[in-house]
Formats: sequence, structure tokens, C-alpha cells
Amino acid sequence: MLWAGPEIMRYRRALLPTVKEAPSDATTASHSLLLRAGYVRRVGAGIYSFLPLGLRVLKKIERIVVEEMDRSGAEQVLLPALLPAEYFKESGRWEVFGPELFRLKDRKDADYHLGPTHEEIITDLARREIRSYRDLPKNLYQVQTKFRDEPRPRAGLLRCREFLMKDAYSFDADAAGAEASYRAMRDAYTRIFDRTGLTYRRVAADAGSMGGSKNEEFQVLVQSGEDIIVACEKCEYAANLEVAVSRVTPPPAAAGSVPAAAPVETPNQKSIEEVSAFLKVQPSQLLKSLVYRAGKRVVLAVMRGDHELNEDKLGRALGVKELELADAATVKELTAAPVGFAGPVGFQGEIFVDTAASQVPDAVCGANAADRHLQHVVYGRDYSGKVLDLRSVVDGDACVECGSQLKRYRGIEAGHIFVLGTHYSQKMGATYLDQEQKKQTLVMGCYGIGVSRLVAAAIEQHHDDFGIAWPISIAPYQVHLVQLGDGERVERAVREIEAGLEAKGLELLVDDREERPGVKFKDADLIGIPLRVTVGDRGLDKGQVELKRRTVKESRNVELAGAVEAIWSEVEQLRSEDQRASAHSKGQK
RNA sequence: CGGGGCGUAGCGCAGUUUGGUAGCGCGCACGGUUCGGGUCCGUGAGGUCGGCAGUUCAAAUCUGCCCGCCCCGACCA
Repeated sequence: MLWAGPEIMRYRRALLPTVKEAPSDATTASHSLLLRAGYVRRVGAGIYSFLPLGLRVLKKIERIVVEEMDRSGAEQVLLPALLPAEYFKESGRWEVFGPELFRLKDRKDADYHLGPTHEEIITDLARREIRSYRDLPKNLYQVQTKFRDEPRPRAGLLRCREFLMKDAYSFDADAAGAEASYRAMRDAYTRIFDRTGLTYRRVAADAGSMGGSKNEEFQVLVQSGEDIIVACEKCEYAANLEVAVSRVTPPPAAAGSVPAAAPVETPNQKSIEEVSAFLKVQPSQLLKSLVYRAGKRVVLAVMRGDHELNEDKLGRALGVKELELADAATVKELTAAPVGFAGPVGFQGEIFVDTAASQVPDAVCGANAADRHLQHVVYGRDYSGKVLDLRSVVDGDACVECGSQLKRYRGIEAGHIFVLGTHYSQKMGATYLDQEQKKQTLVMGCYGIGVSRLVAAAIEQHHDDFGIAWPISIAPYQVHLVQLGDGERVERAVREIEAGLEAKGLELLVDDREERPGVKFKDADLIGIPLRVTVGDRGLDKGQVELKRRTVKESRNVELAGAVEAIWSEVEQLRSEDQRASAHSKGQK
């Protein structure tokens, strides 16, 4: 792998500055370990230099991505990072992007910016070069540095202002073609993530600001992840919590008709727990009424008492990005009651009712009066509103697909694929001529992978108290040879193993420093290369060297004569184990 | 942008409350010692105390303004 540096690196020559103490500003494991193990150095907020070891990992991941993109039939290009403003002005994103865009002026005072993503630039290329249905489909991708002036860069490589991204854009004649391109990318991404050796899950997701329709995220599963995802234990269903749904069983209806709604005194009983205990009814029979404010708009959201409202879902229903629970004063003004007694019956204003709430046959809800609730409330009879899914899925919910249990996980979004449709092509007039000589709009898809983010995500998933523990496919080197002592016998054994491993095309880091063994072992654990080989007098006395996996406590001794073969087969085994672990992790193909 | 915190040697920190001209550990250099899980001892180099302005005989310490960084929230690969 020439393009990531030498196959054999001697520690004495290498820039590999490990440090014992973590810099105080590093809070996440990957951030701290990347700094401590000498992979990266901070240059500014959300701006990092990759040191030799860090670059090797980055290149390893990039290589997997490139190979699988090429295999999928996509073609690599390289678009500029420095962009004249005209393209983003044309699409409207010069304004939409706001302060997140790094803007600059040239000497003639013309507007420029650094590319945060490249839909406009690629669409411009497409409208110039794609003219006929014969030119379709096309899928163009690049691996390139992106710039986004994030409101809050954080956690080292996890959220940077300058980061390495693979972005791909597909162009098709029609929706069916775009769908096929999308599926091809999904397959490529599955191969890519499998090959990284990471545990991940492909999940349905919110399209967000990309303006597309169908989309899925590739989430690397880690406890420290920012995103919450929901996945079925049995089948393939998995979704970001923002859009996750589940089957909900309505509480059973009592025999006979429900009596007319009637008020009941509930002095000081505000919370669901209080009211349910006070009136001796299940929380699932209560209706929770939440007053939300989105700008000037104020709405009432009605949930079943035992359910959690999902603000992303409500936000989408309202078509707004930001919303918040109304303050006590607003609630009082709208419901004529303190917080805790709001209800949909007689509420003057917009009402959104969660599907499960609407199905409660005989409900209790706030009466919009202090210390009072209403019993025997029925949706459709006593109140109405827009019924839709507003609920956050929780652990143990039933899968919509198969009814098995759903479970929540945390993840880091490392990839996202979209069917974009004609959003950009329409705006920018990217068209082609079909067989009938008719002008048609190109149908697009876009597909991103955060390459530098994957470096951090991999560490978040693969580390312990001592350091990093790379999956072998993305480790900077496969073998870490610890040389103990500089006697002639040791030197000779090291050379012999080096030569043998080089002949097999393995990559190794040789710790040839004049350090005590303890220092070398600690650094080896910190750096995290998957296989450690120790060559020292103690073993050579018996004609042996020691093999140790980074993730296993025990080591084993092998004969020096067969060491190269033993190392080779160990590496092969690590490779296949990682692949199996990854492919097994998400039960989807 | 709202809220909180921090800037003193390469890294981690003390010193700031109560102004008196800067210290500890790690690392680094040199000498010795040790040598299979961050040896031990000694010597030494290294700092415009984030910047600017002010108060004062005197400012790391007090005041003002500015800059940078980190953490918690709304966004994203």
C-alpha cells in the first residue's frame, strides 16, 4: 500500500509522539487517544493535522471506500474546494447556509466560499456535460476536504470544521433509475462498512435539509454516540429515533358505551403519576397534553399518558425546525389553568393528536381548569384534531414489520444516502434529451461518508483503558514488532522477521528505540496495532518469539523459524474474524 | 447564538481570594544506574504568566476591552 507510506516503519525514525497524560480539553475517548497515541494534533477549533500514523488510518479507510465505489461503477473526480459564490447563489444556498459557510473575497472583492458539500458544482458539471439519455446513468464521486463553520466543533475528529468526506452524486433519467442507483450505493456502502470491521446499522432517517425523499443513514454503534437509533432484534427494521415507529396496542375498550365526559376534582394532581394514582386508572388511559410553541404558533400535542412525545416528529408535522415547550405563562393564558391541567376538550387552537392517544377508548385528560380533570373522554366525540404519529419509540416496543422487540442503541452517523429527486437539477436546469427529443430533468441522488469521522468512530468502538484496538482492516500497521535489546542475536531475528513479513506484503511498525520494555509495551497498547510480536533474549534463549493480540490478555510463543508463517496466519485469522463480526452485527444485506 | 468554564514551560497543573517579579510533576538534554509492563539518582535547558490598555512605587494576581479554547443545548459526514 504505497500511497500510505512505507510497509516497514522504524520507530526511531518515525514522528510518533505518544504522551502519557491526556490533554485536558479532550473529553471523548477517540479525541483523547488520537492525541495521546500521536495520530493527530490540533491546529485550531475543529481543525486537525494528521500525523503519519493518523494519515495511514485515513488512507486505509479512504482506500476501502474508493475500491468499493469503483466496484459499484461510480467514477472518481475531484471538484475544487474553493468556489465562486455564483453556484450557491443560483441554488439559493448562499443564503440558506448562513454562517456555516466559510466565505471569502478575492482581490477583486468578488464573493467566494469553501465547499461544504458539492451538489451545485456537480449539477453544473452535469448540465454542461450530460445531454442525452445515452449519457445516463452516471455516478460521480470524490474524496475531498470539506469546510463547514460548525456552530460548535467538538470531540476531536467527530465534528470538525475541516474534514475529509467522500461524496457521490448520481444522475438518472427517471425515478426508477434513481432508485436503482440508490440501491447500488446502498450495496456499496454495506460492503464498505463491512470491510471497516465496525459494528454498524443501516437505519431509516430524516432527510433534513437535503430536501430529498428516501434516505438512510449508516450508524456506527457506540455508547457515546450522539444519535439514538431503534432496531429490531429479529428482522431488518432499523430507524433513527427521529423517524422510528412501532406497533402500539390500544388499551381494551370496556363493554358498553362510554358515558358522557364528566369533570372530576383532582386537587393539586398534575403529573401523570399523580393523576393516575389519585383516580386509580392506568397511565395508558390518561391523555398528556403538551403546549408547544414554534415561533408565533402555539399548538397542543396530545399523547397517551405512558408515552413520550418525539419533538422531531412534531416539528416535521408543523414544518418547523425549532420548537419548544411553552412557558407557564403561555399555558395559563391558553388553558386558563396552571401547567398540569391542559386538555384537548374545548381547547381553542390547533391540536395534534398522537395515533395511540386517539385510540384510548375511555380517557382521562386535563379539563383546562385548575385542579380538575375530565373522565370518559373519547376522541372524535369530545375533541378532535389532526391524528398522526408523534411518539418516541422505547425499548421493548413491538416492531412494525415483525412484532418482535425493538431496542434502542446509540450511534455515530458515518454515512448518509439520499434520493434527491430533481431538487437541484430543476433549480439549475440540468436536463437531458430523451428518445423522443423531449427535454427531461435529471433525477439525482447523493451519498456521503465521513472519512475522517470514521477514524474517530472506529476508536470510540474499539478501545479499552490502555488505548486503541484497531480492526485490522483499518489499522495503521498490521503488526507491531517490539524489539527488546540490541544484541546481535536480537537484531538478526528482527531482520529475519521483517524480511519475511515484507515479502508477504504485511505492514509493520518496528519499535527499535532504546527504551525499557515497559515503555514499549505501554506505547504498543496505546497505539493499538492488532498484532504484537515481541523479540527479545528471553524468548530467543528458547528459540522463540512472542505473539500477542491487542484484544487478548494472553500471549503465545512460537518458534523463530516458523514465526513469519505464524504471524501471517494470525493476521489472516484477524481479518476473517473482523469481517465476520461486522457482517454479523446488523443482520441486513 | 444562549448557558457554564478555562488560558501560567512541549503536556498536566499549583500560585490569583490577601499585588512584592514564578513553582511542581511528566517530557526534553547530559552523567550514572536499571533492563520483559511507563527504573532510580543527580545536573541542566526551557516561561513576553493569551493580547492590549489602565490602577499602583510594584501586576500572573486588581479594573476594562479584545482574542482564543473547552463543555452543555439547536445543526450535520
